[in-house]
Amino acid sequence: MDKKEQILASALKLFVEFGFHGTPTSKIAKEAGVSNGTLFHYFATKEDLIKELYITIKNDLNQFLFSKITPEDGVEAIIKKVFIYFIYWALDNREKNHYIQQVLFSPHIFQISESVLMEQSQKHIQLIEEAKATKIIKELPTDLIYTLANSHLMGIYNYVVNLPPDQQKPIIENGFEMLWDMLTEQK
Amino acid sequence: MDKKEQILASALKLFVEFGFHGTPTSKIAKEAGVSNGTLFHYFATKEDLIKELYITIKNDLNQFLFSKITPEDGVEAIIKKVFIYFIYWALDNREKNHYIQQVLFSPHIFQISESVLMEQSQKHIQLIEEAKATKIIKELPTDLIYTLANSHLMGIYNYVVNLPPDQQKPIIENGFEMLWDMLTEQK
DNA sequence: ACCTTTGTAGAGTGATTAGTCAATCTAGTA
DNA sequence: TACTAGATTGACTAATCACTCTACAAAGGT
Repeated sequence: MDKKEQILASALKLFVEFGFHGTPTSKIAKEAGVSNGTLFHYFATKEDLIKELYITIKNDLNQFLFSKITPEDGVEAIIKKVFIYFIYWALDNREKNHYIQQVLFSPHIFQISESVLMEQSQKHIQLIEEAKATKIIKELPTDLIYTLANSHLMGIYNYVVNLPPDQQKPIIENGFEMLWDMLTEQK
Repeated sequence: MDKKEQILASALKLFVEFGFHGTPTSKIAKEAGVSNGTLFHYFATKEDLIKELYITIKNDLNQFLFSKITPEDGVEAIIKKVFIYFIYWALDNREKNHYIQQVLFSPHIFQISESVLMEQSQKHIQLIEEAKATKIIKELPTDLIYTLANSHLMGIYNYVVNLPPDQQKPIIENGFEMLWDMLTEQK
């Protein structure tokens, strides 16, 4: 792992444990095994480090999610995969998931440009529009569906994260069904 | 408003806008119109201020929610009221709601004693158990229901917060129905 | 009137921090 | 070999911050 990645990895660990305030750049550099100067060679400011870490993680996540899709998958299968694999990713990358939420409810989120944030949700939004177009899911505002799906996802995650691994799968599967039932028409 | 309340109000405003790190105690004192010393007369440490602000807001919220219940309300009516009025409270107290979330995803949450946190969710948990006992809602783990309801609530809030006020009501009402359908048995 | 407690002020302090800078190292290229 | 550009170091600095301390004022009890 090169120095830049090392710095990002150390920053992630420390930010999640001690918060942005609680982690001086000097500790990040130390943990990463590099000098103070090197940190500022790669990241002009601490704020830049926070931002870049966020964007890196989000991109990794999206790449992972969409790598699970195969061409023959229908819209429903894709949505289900995105849902399920997000939770497995979050369980395997708890710090990263926590960090994303941490940034989301901090003033740092406003430092990240609107266009970057949009870019990351674009594919998910597209999926929803597609599902709406093919009449699979209800005619609700796309943003509402997106928000509800996200919230539900986090709800399931928050519950299963405290469960022993062998009990997680049925809850996750059932969790998706609950969301799906909510979003599809019921007679 | 006495000085202590003034300090809490100023802290809320500044913490939400600039984060915990971004707001020095000196700025809080200035904004509140008191001296540095006065702030530390009421709150031994900055951390104490952060904690007490959290607990105060949570208690206010709970008091508000349960003040809306009348004795003749059944379990379903109570749950609906708690749901609906939470959203209205959050819309009327955006900073307070944002602050709660901010603390939740920060290391400061670990500084708040387990018993205080439990006490605040106790009534909500009781409500769910009651609803389960009377067979109104599905037989799922109480914690799971609690988490899902919370998530759904925040999802609806996140959507309506960007809507003009006259369009909020139908979404909120419908939002509750979606959750209720999800938690009650479907044939 | 006297004393005690509590509230308030604001200058002061020691520690910490983000970011700088000049110097050295490394690797690629000609 | 000589040159260059980027990488790396770590001591240094200017600023900031949480918190202290001393002094004084207000309130209230006896």
